[in-house]
This record gives sequence, C-alpha cells and structure tokens, in this order.
Amino acid sequence: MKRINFDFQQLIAFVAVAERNSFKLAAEAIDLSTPALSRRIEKLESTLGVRLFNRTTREVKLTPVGRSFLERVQVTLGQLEETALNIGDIADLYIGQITIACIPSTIDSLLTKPIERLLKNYPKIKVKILDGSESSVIENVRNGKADFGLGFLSSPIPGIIFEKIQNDIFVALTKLTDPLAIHDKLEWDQLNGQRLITIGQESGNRQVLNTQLLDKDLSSSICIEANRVSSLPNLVSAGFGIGIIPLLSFNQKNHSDLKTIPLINPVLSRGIGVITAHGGKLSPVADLLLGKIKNS
DNA sequence: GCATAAGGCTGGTTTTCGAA
DNA sequence: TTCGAAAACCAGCCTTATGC
Repeated sequence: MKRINFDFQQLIAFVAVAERNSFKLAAEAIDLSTPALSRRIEKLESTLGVRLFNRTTREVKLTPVGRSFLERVQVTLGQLEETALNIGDIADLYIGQITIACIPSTIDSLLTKPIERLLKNYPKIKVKILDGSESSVIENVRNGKADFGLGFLSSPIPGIIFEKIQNDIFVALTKLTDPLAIHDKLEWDQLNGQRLITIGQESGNRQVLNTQLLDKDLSSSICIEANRVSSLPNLVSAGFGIGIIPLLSFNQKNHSDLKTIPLINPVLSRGIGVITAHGGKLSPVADLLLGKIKNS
C-alpha cells in the first residue's frame, strides 16, 4: 500500500487557503508568512501528486480535485479534534479522582457496591467521600468541592438539582425486649406515652419528621434529641426509649439487640437521591460512578 | 554515553513578476 | 500603480551519523 507522507500543519494550511481563496488572508489566519504558506501548499501538492489550487497573481481557486480533497480533510480534521478532546476524558477515567458528598446512611445503601465495581475496572481512580449532614452535602456540591452529592432535600433549593433514586421510610427503633417489639408495624398513635428519641431540630430529617410529630401531638413525648442519626441506636440500646429514624440510617449488623418497626398511617418517607449543581458538568469518572449508582 | 559536524526542514525577509 | 503569489536567500532548530 502506498504511504502518503504529509503532516497536520499542511492540512491546516490547505483548509485555511481553501476557505479564504487567498494566500495572504490564510497566512494571517494561521500566523504564517505568505511564502512559508505557499511552500507548505506546494509540498502538500507535491506529496499528493495533484494540483489542489489553480492560482494566478490575481486569483486562487480550488481545482475539482482540491474541492473533493477539502471535503474529506474537513471531516478528518473534525474527527481528529473530537478525538483529541475525548482522549483527555479517557485518560481521566484511568487516573482521575472523584469526590462525593453524602449523608452517612447512603454509604452502605448506595455507595459501597458501585464504588467496588468502579475500582475493579479502574483501580487507579481515587475516591474521596465527604460525609456529613444534609446541609453540608448541599454546600459541598454548591461550592464545587464535590462532584455530586447523595442525600435528600427537605425542601427545594435554588441552583440545586435533586434526582430521587429511592424512598427511605421512617421506622420505630426498639429493643427486642421492649413490649412494642412484638409488632410488625406501628401506627404513629401507638407512640403516644412512649419516651421518644429523635434527631435534633437542625437536621433535615427532623424537618421531615416534624410534620407527623406535630400532627400526632408527639412533640412532648421526645425525651432525647441527638445531632447525629448514628447516635440514636446507641441511645435506644441503652434503654432510654424508642427511636424514630430513617430505615437506611440503621445498620442491623451493629445492633442485633434492636428491631426496626415500620411506622404506618401514614407511612412517612424521605426521597434519597443524587444532588448536583444546576449547570454543572460531571467529570467522566463522576458520570461513570453515577451511572453505576443509578443502575444498582 | 557524550560531543560535534553535516544535512534537512521550516519559517522569515526581500525581491521579482504578472494581472487588473 | 497596486496587489498578491512565487522565488531567492538567510537563519535557526532538529535529527542523524561519526568519532572519541
């Protein structure tokens, strides 16, 4: 097979002249002197063995062969440009870093398996997790410290996009020895008269919960409030009362002495999902992991 | 492995030439 | 006369070959 030996610069020069029908304008456009540009075209023509331009001292016009060549070169240059842009993204997939802001309860339920699958295929990717409250997740997404967030929104926030992945219901958390533990479901009214342990007022979870606590007149039954939802099982385990927590926040493996009982009439839930900044573009790594999370 | 020389390539300036 | 392409010449850089 015959090998044609020309370079990228010659093609750029050819397109510049063809698009302007002028060596002078083309030379200015690609920051070259007119003679240098002329020589470049001449060499390309010599390499191809065809005349690409019919030129006089007054006029430069593409030959039919030149016109055909231009069409193909423009397509090729477009593809090359696209390849050059994509190659950065591909490299990023192999050595990139991803930062996820999340509420702790999503780590076990949403993150571990997708991260495991991601690292299996791309072992050099570094994963950074910023776990914290709902507000810290939103703040980390908003200021760009995190590629995306996992959590819930107690109310819509301008500039923040929320895409729900699953529902997380609120449950009662009791000791196995508690009389209420014989139930498979509990109505909110059955919590009247119990000593309740819940999340503090500053938590987004509490804002969701407050609708029922106020409606069922349960606020006065609260004896302990904790800032962290992860503290509630320990308090219940210590015998201080009945906990009310989102189901995903509870890890049964760490508390075999406790039981979760779904609360009904009504079933109260929060939507757990992906939090992104409006107008933000995800990195290839973040996009890949997000796809695995949504499909898990 | 390093230094040096030769050759090739690229791009710049200046000049020439031809057409309008 | 003006404008623009082409030719001539020069300088700088890079690659390759050679000798130590």
